[in-house]
Amino acid sequence: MNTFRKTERLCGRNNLQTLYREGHKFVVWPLRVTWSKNHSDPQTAVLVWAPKSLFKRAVKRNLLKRRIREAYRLNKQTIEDKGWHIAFNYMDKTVQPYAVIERAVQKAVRKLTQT
RNA sequence: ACAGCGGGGCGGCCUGUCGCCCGCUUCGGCGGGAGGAAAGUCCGGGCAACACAGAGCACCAUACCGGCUAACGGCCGGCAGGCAGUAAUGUUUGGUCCCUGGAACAGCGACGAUUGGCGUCCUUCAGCGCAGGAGAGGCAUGCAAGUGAACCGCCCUGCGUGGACGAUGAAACGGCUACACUAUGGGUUGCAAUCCCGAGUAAACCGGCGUUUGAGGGUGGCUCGCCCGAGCCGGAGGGUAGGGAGCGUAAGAACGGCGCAGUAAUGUGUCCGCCAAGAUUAAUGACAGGCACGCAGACCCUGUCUGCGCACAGAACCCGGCUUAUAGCCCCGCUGCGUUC
RNA sequence: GGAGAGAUGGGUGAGUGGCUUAAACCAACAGUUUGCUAAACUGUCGUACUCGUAAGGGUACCGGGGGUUCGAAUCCCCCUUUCUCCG
Repeated sequence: MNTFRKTERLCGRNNLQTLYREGHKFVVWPLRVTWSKNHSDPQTAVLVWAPKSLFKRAVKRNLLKRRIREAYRLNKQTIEDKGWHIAFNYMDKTVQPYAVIERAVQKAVRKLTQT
């Protein structure tokens, strides 16, 4: 099913510090993807954010996070049960439409599957 | 009609597919899910902790008159002055005292000042100052004749110093303001408050002070008072980064009608209706289609088609205000100088 | 979420109602010095508009916009923006 529940979200201070200190990263415009493998929990967990320094208004940050989450929800089947930790963060200064973001997420998922 | 002034309101709707958060569940499902500003955090409260917060001083805020409110620096009504506008109306100021303080650049001045400085004109006797000119004297130099850039006084000319007018300057229909005074209000910190559960480490080490002759803390800007009180402070180091309550209310400083009181803000009722998001890397969305609305264009012109647009913005303990952002539209009242019919 | 602090020439940074000569330091530029350079010393040094042939002068600007005042970098209000603190 194309769901996106609480267990699929990456949270906790230690998890985030570990991911950003030791994880690998690459860029698929307009997203930067940080990832790490070999975790005990088979559920893949995802973090999504847009920086406040690029978007002052909370409405725009929320909109981008919703679009990225939606794109991930519809394209996650191949990596759902691998137990990875993935972080998507938005990098562009302008708000891109959903189609652009979905293409970026699809590309990122393909790239993660190949590595 | 048009233009303007004031007040109030709305802030899209429907369908399909795939999803998110919360509650209930007979596990099939069912119900609920952003705003007028949720924003800024500028005021005022509730609530919580410190003693269910006490006294004095200091400090801060407010300041025409009256009313409303849980409270306010908010709101309503009224008074007087200034400014803008034809007008509707908007905007701004408003306690007391100074005989007892100050009043910038120099002096004066509410014990009532008007000067100096600036501009123009008049006068120019004497003195003084500045600038320029002229030669002879002093003086310098040289044995002397002579020479003289500079120095001293004399002489001449011009300007200023004097007078009048004007403008400037906050300036006589009586300027401005600190401190002070008077009245009223304010204890401090804020839900990361505060309380509980769980996990883990170091009840160890070094130095200082102290145990009823009281260290230290509650306690904040100070003093007092009150309470707690056997540990406290510094150094060097170690551990944690989770969860729950507060926090989503079965009731309220609720909200919407209607009636009544009041010019109004607002208050009130054996009346009627209505019952509400609760996340914590943080839900309320994505895509597609249709309708409505606005603008522009075209045409077979009282309607259809095409294109574009549809704002500002996202709850985080909860209320009452203020301020700021806001596409497009609706309703009510008022005004019109030299708008139009 | 809550509580605070700041923004002044190219940089750092004083000034807290009275022509600020917009102090002072650094950087920059010119000169002196040196065979050359550094150091040292002396001087100049923001932007815009405007008057003047020129030397030089005037006005405005202290993040932006309003207000109070005779007068605002300074006091009050709003906006923009940067930073700090909390369990």
